[in-house]
Amino acid sequence: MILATRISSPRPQMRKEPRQARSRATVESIVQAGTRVLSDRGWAGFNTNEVADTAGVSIGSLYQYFPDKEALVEAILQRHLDDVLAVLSESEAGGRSLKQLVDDLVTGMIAAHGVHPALHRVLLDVVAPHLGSSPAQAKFEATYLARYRAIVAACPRSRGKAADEIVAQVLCAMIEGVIHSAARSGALKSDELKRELIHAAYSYLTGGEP
Amino acid sequence: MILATRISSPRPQMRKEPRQARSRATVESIVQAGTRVLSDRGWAGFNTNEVADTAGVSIGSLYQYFPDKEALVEAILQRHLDDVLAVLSESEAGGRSLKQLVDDLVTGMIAAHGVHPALHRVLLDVVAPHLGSSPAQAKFEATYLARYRAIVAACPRSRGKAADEIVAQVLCAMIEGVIHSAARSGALKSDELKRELIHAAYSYLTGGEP
Amino acid sequence: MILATRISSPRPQMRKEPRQARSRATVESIVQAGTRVLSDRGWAGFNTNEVADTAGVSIGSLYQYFPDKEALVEAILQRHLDDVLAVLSESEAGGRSLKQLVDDLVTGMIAAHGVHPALHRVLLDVVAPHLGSSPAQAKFEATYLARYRAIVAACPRSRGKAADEIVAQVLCAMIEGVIHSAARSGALKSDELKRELIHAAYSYLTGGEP
Amino acid sequence: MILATRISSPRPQMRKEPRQARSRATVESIVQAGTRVLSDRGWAGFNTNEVADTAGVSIGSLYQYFPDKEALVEAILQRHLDDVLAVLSESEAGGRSLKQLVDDLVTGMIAAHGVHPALHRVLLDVVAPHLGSSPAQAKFEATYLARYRAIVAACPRSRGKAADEIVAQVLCAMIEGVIHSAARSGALKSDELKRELIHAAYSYLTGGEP
DNA sequence: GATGAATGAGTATTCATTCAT
DNA sequence: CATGAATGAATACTCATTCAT
Repeated sequence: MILATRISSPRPQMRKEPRQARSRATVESIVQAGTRVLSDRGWAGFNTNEVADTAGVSIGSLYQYFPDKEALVEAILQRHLDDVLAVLSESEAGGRSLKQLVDDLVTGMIAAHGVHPALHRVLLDVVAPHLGSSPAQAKFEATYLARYRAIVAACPRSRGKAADEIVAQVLCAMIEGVIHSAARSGALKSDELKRELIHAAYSYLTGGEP
Repeated sequence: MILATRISSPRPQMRKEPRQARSRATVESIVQAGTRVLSDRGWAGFNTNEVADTAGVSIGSLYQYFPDKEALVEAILQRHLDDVLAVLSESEAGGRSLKQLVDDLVTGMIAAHGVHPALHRVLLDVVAPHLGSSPAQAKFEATYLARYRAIVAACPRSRGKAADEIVAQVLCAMIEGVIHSAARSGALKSDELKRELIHAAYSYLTGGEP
Repeated sequence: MILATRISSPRPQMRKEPRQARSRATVESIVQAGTRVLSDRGWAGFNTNEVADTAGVSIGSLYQYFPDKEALVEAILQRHLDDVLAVLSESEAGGRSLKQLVDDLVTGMIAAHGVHPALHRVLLDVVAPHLGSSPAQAKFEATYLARYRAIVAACPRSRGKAADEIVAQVLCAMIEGVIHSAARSGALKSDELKRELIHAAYSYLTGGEP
Repeated sequence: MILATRISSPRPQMRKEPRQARSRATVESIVQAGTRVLSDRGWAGFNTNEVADTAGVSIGSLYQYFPDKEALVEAILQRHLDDVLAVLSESEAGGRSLKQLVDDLVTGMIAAHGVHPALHRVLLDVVAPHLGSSPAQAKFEATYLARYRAIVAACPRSRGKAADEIVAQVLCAMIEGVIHSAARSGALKSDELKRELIHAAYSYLTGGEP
């Protein structure tokens, strides 16, 4: 199992850029099949032969475009992170009040995790720790945190720069924690949960020194 | 891979109860070796031959006491959950004020996760989802949530029963989220983080309706 | 050992149908090698690695076509039963007199057991009892017994339906018993034996009430 | 698996003769447990640890008396053959007419196979072929065939010596075949079967030249 | 003698990856 | 380029047998 060892040396993400329409369609179907298999069967049931079968493509074709299993997983991760960012950015047009910002953020995050909850958990909990942080993840984290920082910055409570950074991380972690937990228990769409989460985040940002 | 399918039928945790001192030592060394391997190499690198080697024991001895790989993992999980509960309970003697309760809880949770951070993440993120909730986990979760419920109950804000349950879950999820995130980034021992987490939890519990 | 427990649920006989000429040759060589190993080394010496080696094929190739050891054994059994039926049917064009029918049957049965005596014994004595009666066996037994029933029906001695059934079974068992015994002692090709067996069968069918 | 290869060199059947009462009891319980396991679980489920467990004896004790698995199996076989001979000899006091002799023989054979039908089949079909013909088997076969020869000799039909030998073997094989088949289908106690078998044997012995 | 803990060679099976067609 | 047959290192698990206590 290659993923057992962290590989830090830069590998080509793709063996060969798909130039023609047919090639692009093949790659597309492979990534989608991989997404489906990973989501349905979990990491333990994810193997390249199964993915090729599901994609209706020969195993040889899969390896034509992805040098190894890891590259495939990375592509799946990349694609998913892009999807999540896209969903997230849709909630960014919101108002200016802190209350509004928090509401929009939580709404966006919940929507983002609704894309593919099972996949998200597998990718983030199981796959990501094995992958040396890829550019995909770096960009994702950056965009992600920027949003949090913007909110913290919009928060009137006086704090130093360093403190702000920590607050952003705590805010991020607590929102993610609650949403992941809700995803696990299937309560992701509960309005009550959303209200509580917004309340928790807002309280944290505005709560006076205890 | 056995873990790929949820097995709900109760299997015997151990094939044979170790009676003599020597065999108890063997089982002990197997569980410890398993813990070490799982923690160091992750789930993908966890295999019974490696564990037996690490324990300095033959593969046959491992299977004399554990009917299969899954049973070994369960024993490791069991043992870890017991450790965490033990650490957690040490922080329970605390005061009566809500502030004190929250402080003790966060202190205990941070300490609990300091036991074996890497192991904890593998067990909870990767292993647990595959295991049909074992008695070990059930007891653990119960004890866990009881603590949270006690705090929510001690909180003056008026809420219905159902609401209390949700608040307990959100509180639990946010604390876990922050601590796991900190464990990942190695910031688990930061005092600043602890302060922020306590602040967040306390604010959530006492924050007025926005 | 999978064969220790009767498995009644229908499994796919083959994991993948061999399409190309090359793969058909591979499957063929695997089945033949399996036949050879089972015949030469007996059930205890029959293992998939040995079969793959003998076939000059990698172990992976074996499992590409047969989901497990049991399926391979079933294929070998199937093939052998087909061979036996084929040999048996060659003796069916015989005359109309009872004497002729019995002669043809015994001739056919001896020829059938000459195909692969050692294999036949292993398959019937050791393997078959473990396999939940497969379609292959069902068809085989049916064809087998039909032949016996036809003979009993052609026998003038008056008997009820139920009695006929028992006579067919006794006739079948006694012929099989003698032939198996002869196979064990290597006397299968003795003309004297054949004469005696025919005599025994004919006497049984025509003997008056004692 | 030792039984996979025929061992022709004479081994000591027992490592150590049990002298004291306790030792004899231990050996007795081991052989009985082995008989039970072989009969219930079949050859595939027969292993020395299981036998020792069933006997309520440590695996070490088993190997104190039996040098290896094969010796144990041989002892079980020996014991069973003795039992069968004992049952068989009870039917030997019969009358003088051929009809009476045949009746007694069939009665005795059916009774003998009723001792432990499942065990008998496993021992004779699976185990015996692996064992180089032991003294136990030799004596058994001799006694067995003697009975058949006596009957053939009592039969008035004129035949040469060599012919008589073949008749005895065919008679033996056909009776065994029918009884084994009946044991398989659970019809061993059917009176109708017994009558047919006697009829078949008698017809064979008295049938005129066809 | 008796015990049962320990051993390890052996066996079934999977799956990432290659390469001839 | 696409195919899918073939590979084999890796891994879970069994069971006959030994030997220290």
